[in-house]
Amino acid sequence: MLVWEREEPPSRPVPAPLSRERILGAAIGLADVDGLEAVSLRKVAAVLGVGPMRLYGYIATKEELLDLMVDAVHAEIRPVGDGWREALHSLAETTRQAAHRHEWFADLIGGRPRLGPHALARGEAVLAAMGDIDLDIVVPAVDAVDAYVIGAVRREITEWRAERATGMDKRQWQATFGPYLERVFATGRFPALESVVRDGPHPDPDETFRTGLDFILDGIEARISN
Amino acid sequence: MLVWEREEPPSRPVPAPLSRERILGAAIGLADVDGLEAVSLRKVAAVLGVGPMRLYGYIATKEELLDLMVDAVHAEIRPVGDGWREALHSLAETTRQAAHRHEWFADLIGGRPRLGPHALARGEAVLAAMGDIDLDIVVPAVDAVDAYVIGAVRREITEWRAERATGMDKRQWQATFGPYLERVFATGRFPALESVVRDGPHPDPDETFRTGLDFILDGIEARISN
DNA sequence: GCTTGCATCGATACGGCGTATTTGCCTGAT
DNA sequence: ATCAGGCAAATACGCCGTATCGATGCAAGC
Repeated sequence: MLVWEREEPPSRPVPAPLSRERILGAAIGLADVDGLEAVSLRKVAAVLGVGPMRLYGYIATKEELLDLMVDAVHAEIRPVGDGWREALHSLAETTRQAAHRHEWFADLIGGRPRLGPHALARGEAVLAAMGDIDLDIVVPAVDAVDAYVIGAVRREITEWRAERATGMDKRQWQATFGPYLERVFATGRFPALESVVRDGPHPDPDETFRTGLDFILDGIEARISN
Repeated sequence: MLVWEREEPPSRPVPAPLSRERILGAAIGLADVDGLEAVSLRKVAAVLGVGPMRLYGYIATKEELLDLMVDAVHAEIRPVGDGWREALHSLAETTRQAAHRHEWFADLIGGRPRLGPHALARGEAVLAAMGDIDLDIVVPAVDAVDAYVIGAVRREITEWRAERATGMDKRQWQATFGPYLERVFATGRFPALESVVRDGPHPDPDETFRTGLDFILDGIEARISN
């Protein structure tokens, strides 16, 4: 009768081997759920069921992990459609959507120089979608749209967090900040601001984003067909 | 003969009393010199020659200190000149200059919801300088310029830091990243990127910033005089 | 088959952080 | 003289990124 020489532990099956990808996935999962400040090497390691020091076999530093996270989001950003205007428009919109899926992206975007493979692939796709317009226009145009999207997304998510922090919806928010603004306006030092808050437009975030983007695209179009 | 009843300690004269302003000044000084990550409550307190806990008599939390820092920079940002276009242009330029004076501002801008008195005053000055254009245009226009400036400044300072981190000047930087880019391009997966890097324009930061800003201002102008 | 070297992984350790809590002192009132 | 209260300082706690060390298990040599 044969004896089995290597018994497989039945209760805990072989854990998937650690890898850069698994670490990255755990970090993104933590950030999606609990925000960027919940991403610590200790917590990431805990999610993966290993000690914190194990991670250093796959990443050199926490900064590198954050770079990987940013690059991973770039994989979700691609221009679609025909023509330069549609390309830039969809570039902006898909970036914004990616930031909505990963709020922490707004904290990191524009603040990290590293060009990972997905960021490069995004850049390549954007340039390819711009057609054969003069590079002297394409480069500044893409840069301008990128800059706008970075700022717009940052502001939007920051504001959304602030609203969420006080009460849930916009009604709650107005009830909270209303008195503060009333007191500020009562000083009479901000008449123009006061009139804007009272009588100005209060567009929703989608419209605000699109309007600003259209300004840029119109400005670019004027330059292209000068 | 009279005796003096309270002798002044001569070696250590009465230290200036602690205050929100002195704390804020120390924090900004640290950040200007050593970057935002050098701003810790312990170090700020050390600069002021007090224990860390003393600060909590003047600020509630480190976050509040960061809010104060951001608001302080807003005091340096004002539109100048006549007409809406000059107002928005100078708003963008003075913001960029403030970020050059305080690099850490680029790390915080757009990521902090709090409206301090100087931020409100800046907003008031901008609106006042916009003249009597329809609010339905002024509000999106200012928002768009703000968003663009946030992103542009962030990218510019991030890139500048990356260059400074490797070697000092641009020549050094190309020598460092050149081989990496060569290897990436050698894969043939990024032909459009490659042609841009090889044949595309390489404008200086000032020009890049102005070009993107002009796109937006042109787009706004088209909307105003539709 | 036993030992020895090495590589690998876990645990521990260090210095720093934001901040809560405790301790000690100084002042002014009783 | 005693005590109470307030304030500054010191200490402490839990967390962080990461350096270092110790144990463990496996491969190669005798």
